Amino acid sequence: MNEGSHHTEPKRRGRRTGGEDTKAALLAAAREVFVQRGYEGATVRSIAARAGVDAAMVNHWFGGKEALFAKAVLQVPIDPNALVERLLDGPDEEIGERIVRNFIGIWDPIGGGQFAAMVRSVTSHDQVAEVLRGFFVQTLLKRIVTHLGAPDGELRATLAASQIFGMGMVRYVVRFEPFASADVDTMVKAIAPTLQRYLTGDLG
Amino acid sequence: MNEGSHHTEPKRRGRRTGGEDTKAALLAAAREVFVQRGYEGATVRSIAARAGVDAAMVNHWFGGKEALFAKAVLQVPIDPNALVERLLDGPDEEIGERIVRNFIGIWDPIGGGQFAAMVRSVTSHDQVAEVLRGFFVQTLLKRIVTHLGAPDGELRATLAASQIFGMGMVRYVVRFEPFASADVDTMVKAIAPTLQRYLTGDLG
DNA sequence: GTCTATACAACGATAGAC
DNA sequence: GTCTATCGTTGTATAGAC
Repeated sequence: MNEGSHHTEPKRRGRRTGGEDTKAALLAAAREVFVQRGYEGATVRSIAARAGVDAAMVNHWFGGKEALFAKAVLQVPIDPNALVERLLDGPDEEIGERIVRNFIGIWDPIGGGQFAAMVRSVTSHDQVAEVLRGFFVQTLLKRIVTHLGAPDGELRATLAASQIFGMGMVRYVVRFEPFASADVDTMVKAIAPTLQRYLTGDLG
Repeated sequence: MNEGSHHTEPKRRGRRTGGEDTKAALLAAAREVFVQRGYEGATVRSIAARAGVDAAMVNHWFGGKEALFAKAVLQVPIDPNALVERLLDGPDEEIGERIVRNFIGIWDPIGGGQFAAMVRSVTSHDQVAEVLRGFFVQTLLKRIVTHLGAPDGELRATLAASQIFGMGMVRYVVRFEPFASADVDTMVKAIAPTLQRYLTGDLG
């Protein structure tokens, strides 16, 4: 991979900085291998080999296998602000539907592996649960319930979180059928009313 | 531990069979260490040490670390038949409430660690997801929807599973507050209607 | 049959050479 | 900044003691 050793200048050989390249290559390779083979199935050596660098680079750039895992797996391609905007853009009575459509729209293309890897990291490291709480509850759901203005905002946000997490678990991790393969409209019809009630409805 | 060795015959000394004792001690120790330190944090040697036996006994009695993990962690103290009976014992309109009360009644005393360990094992080994599907959907939910007699039984069962899994995730794994500490009545008022609709209501 | 002792390949991590 | 050599530990297989 990183050979390129024929050169004209005797002072500099092969790739020059490599630093950011190595880091990015490791991240990409790690995401693939972790999702494909799981945490302990993905060895540092195999990740480094796929990235075309030495295994010691994992420690050098990320501090260890675990830190690389967190960096590679928790990085999902969503912009929180844009997502909140999309969720709030429309009538309040349809926010449940928008949540379901956006959730599936984001995770279905990525595939179940990365969601499972994320869940797995939550069960392994309490620290990851904190990060996830910050993002999921504070950044997303709390801004939504604040906008909706219903009382008991925290309870409503976490209730919605429970149905959203459960949706991901059954669809991407344990893959119960027909839930796992149901089309978006079926999911919306079934689950959107639940989220709608949790966020804006009467909780008894 | 497994002493009980006083006898009259001079030929045999110390513990005699030990077999079942060793097995049970390993199971108990494994449950503790796995829940406390996670899968790869729990070494075979540490489990064996806590059980007071040799590390090779894990292979001898269970065939390996993974098999011991499955036996120790997936073994929850519930009798499926009794549970189904309890869930079906009462008016159909209150089955959602009975599910919530039984779920919390079972898992709250056990603690979040074992639920997290179970979820974690699902994300690691596809084989575990199969076992879980067999128990959760086939043994429990399918018998319930069959009894209730609503159409689309499989979809209803997996929808209910999504809310039940989500409840466990938020309450025991990521521990979002106030959900994680909410009393049973609050949980029932919020979540039972969801399960009731999934199992017996109108899905649109 | 039940258990102990030992050996081995593979792992994550580290120190230090280029 | 990058890599090589190496260390301690892991899961497991094997041989043999009771």
